[in-house]
Amino acid sequence: FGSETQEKPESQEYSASEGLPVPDLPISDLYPKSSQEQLDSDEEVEPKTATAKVEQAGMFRIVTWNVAGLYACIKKDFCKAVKTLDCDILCLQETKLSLKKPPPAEIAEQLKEWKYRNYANSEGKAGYSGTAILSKSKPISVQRGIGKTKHDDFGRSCTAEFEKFFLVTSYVPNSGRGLVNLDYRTNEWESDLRNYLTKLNKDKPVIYCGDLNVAHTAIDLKNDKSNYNKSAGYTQAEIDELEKLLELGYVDAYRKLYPAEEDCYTFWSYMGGARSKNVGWRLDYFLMKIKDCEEWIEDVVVHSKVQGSDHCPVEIKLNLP
Amino acid sequence: FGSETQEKPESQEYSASEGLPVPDLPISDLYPKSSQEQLDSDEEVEPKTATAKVEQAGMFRIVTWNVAGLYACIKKDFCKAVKTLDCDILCLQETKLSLKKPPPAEIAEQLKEWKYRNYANSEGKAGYSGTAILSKSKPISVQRGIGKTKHDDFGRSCTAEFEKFFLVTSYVPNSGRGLVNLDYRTNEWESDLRNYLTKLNKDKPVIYCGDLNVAHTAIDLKNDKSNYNKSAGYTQAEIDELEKLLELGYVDAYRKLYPAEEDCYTFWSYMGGARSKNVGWRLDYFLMKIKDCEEWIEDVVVHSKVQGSDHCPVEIKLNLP
DNA sequence: CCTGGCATG
DNA sequence: CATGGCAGG
Repeated sequence: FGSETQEKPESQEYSASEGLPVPDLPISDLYPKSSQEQLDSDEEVEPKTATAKVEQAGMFRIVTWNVAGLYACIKKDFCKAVKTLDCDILCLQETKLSLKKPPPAEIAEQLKEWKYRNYANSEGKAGYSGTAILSKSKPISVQRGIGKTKHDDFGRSCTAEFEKFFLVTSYVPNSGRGLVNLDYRTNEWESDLRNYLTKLNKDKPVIYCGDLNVAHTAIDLKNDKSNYNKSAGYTQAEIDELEKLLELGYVDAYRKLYPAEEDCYTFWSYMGGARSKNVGWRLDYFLMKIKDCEEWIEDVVVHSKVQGSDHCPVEIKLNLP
Repeated sequence: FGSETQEKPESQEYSASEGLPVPDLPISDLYPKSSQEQLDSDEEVEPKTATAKVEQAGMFRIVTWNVAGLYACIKKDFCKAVKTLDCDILCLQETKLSLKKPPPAEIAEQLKEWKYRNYANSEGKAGYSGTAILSKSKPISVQRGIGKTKHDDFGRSCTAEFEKFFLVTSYVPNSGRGLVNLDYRTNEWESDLRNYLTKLNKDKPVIYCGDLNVAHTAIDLKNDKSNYNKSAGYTQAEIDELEKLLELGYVDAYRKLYPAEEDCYTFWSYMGGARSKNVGWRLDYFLMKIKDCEEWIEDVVVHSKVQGSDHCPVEIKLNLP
């Protein structure tokens, strides 16, 4: 417990790697240098002697954060926030990275020093969307996307497999002004995503986190009445899709612990000084598909004071069995 | 002299207004509210009792300044610079104004307080090019463009007629990276512009100023050898076109006074800290087509310390006869 | 109101 | 290395 013992360096029985296509994008420090690099060339990341680590039993902390553009977030003390949060795994959404423009070298260096490696990231349209999983421990396998190019071409999702769970992070499609993307979002993305998660879940527990771009109930946003069925993120169609996940057994970790907590948001529009007035939305979740997951969940912390984005980081503290 | 006498309130004999199309864009405070407004509705600008002023004999100062985006320049103390320069007429290039986005009201107010009115401006493609003439005295007539839509659609030029001269200001087309626009610039724009000036000059003297986007000779830019025939603004074709103007009798006022002055530039690239090293170009001119113009020209001052743009303002001090 | 990318210089 | 505009949020 807390020591550096590494049991089962090459865990097999839980690995679902065969079920996952080999990532066609590299694992590199913070961002792939070229989309041609292969996973095999991962000496870059870990020396050849290194093998998949197994997360130790005990406290394990995962953070999800929509950074709304990593380049900008870096200028707004991203590193300081990461240091403060000091989690085991950091899931980022809306990195908006583009292959042509790697993040500043000193940032990559800094993260490396803190033992973070970028084990999975996903980019598509330059400057749009993009997700990443930075982890201190090496996953067993990773995957970019959910297996459908229509979604994956925008880098909406990535997955890292650990010994005890799959970790999936997504930037769920925004339904857009005038709900122009609502149909795509609810009828294409959501079902494909559920199918993907279900496939993963055959092998082991799943933690699904990220910017799910929906407020579940009236207590999950300040202006529920004026936004209901009008604004992206609070239409019945979007709520229904979230509920389908809950019906599949996914548990909204925050609500599990704080079923009636109000005014606890993870996103505030940049417009109209919404954040200072706490006119926000709870859009960032940890959904747990884990048997007896309540035993795993130690706490969920909404770091609403952490600046740098229009979303704040959300942390889950796990008690790994 | 210096008093407020207004002779010839409605000067006729020198007016070439008939020769000029009625402007199809409004005269308004700083920028037209809509391209539908007509010149006739100019009560907005001057009370009905006001009439065309005649510039008084004596000192008269005109400034030309490529502001490289007025919105940005305003944030970088445009108003302070205008106050310091305190000229009679201010010719602006690359205002980059767009109809949809009027400049801050307080700026318009401030200029108004200092008696400046926007008597002519010209816009085309939103956020690109654009010229304006701000004047303390009311011109006899104004014109937007030079009468060819190909140029005028980009707001490259405007003209104000005063009693003793026409004032034309232009943002001459940049020949572009790889000189892709050199042909258009030299074979279309330049000849059309000369024809336009020649037409005006039948009626009265012409002062042509602005960002002419050419360095005339080797002493007009720091790196003459490396740029010659390679960079936009210092190709023989562009130089030739400027010389055609000089052959027509236009006098480069600055060079007339300072024929051998070196290191006196009006533009420095934002790249590579060029300005702090004074690696610049002289691209902004006053060209005078005025009989015995040396008697008019008191001085030309390059305000190289005035910030706010990659160009600095250039001032001509006239001794009006 | 804020992002990153774009064309333009 | 800047500009303004753009799509996207």
